[in-house]
Amino acid sequence: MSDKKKLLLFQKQAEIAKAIAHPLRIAIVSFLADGEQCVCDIAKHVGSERSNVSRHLSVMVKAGLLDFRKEGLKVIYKLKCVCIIDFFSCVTSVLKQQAKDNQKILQVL
Amino acid sequence: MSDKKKLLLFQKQAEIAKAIAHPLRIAIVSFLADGEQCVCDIAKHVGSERSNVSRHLSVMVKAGLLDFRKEGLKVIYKLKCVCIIDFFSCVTSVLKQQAKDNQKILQVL
DNA sequence: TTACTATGTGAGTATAATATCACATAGTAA
DNA sequence: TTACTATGTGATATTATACTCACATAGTAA
Repeated sequence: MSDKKKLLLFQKQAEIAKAIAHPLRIAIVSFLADGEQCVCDIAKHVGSERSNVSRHLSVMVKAGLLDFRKEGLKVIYKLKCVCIIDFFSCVTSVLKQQAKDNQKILQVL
Repeated sequence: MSDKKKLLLFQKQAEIAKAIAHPLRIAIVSFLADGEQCVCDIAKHVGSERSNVSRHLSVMVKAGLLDFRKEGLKVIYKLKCVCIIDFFSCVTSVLKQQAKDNQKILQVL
């Protein structure tokens, strides 16, 4: 791959990573992993203001992580690609590694 | 899991995601996937200032993504956990989905 | 010692991300 | 029509990130 193409790819990848990289957005994704939900219920579940949740949702839609459809007054959001959940297993292995390292340090003290 | 524990987990996960979520850092991780490298060579490869690269590296070390060791004057960085590369396959499937969607739109025009 | 190289970091600036409030829109129901 | 509900968005303030420059440190080599 050419350097220019690589640069473009890295930028796209970073955009997607950024779209997940927020505690509230991770909470939302993890909630939506169990099935589609409306903004109202998402806001209740993650315990944040609706307007704020709405903004975070639009960030993820823009990044291609979520999809939505309107149903009467409600707007129902869902994961566009279940593969996003793979992301968690990746991150979890990093966290497990960190936990192991901390244990090692504790044993030395 | 309790809500408090979940919140803490989401924060930790977000920290790790943030540490990857930058074009330059993705370029670095992708370079280190081929093997460990010193700051100087990383900077050359990604085409950015050494001081800037040094900062990005320390961000990733802090997040537990990278490890380093000193060898004379040089500081050699490497991926702490190869599982980070799994992250790319996750992100790539989102990008592929986006590409498919764009194709659909083009066909309609 | 001196000169050089690789690296990290403080200071300053510029830019981007986040949360909140108030309001606008649009569908629902009486 | 009016009243209500779910949602999105502009404006704003706050905070976090990113980049550059200059300098400090520490190892190397003559």
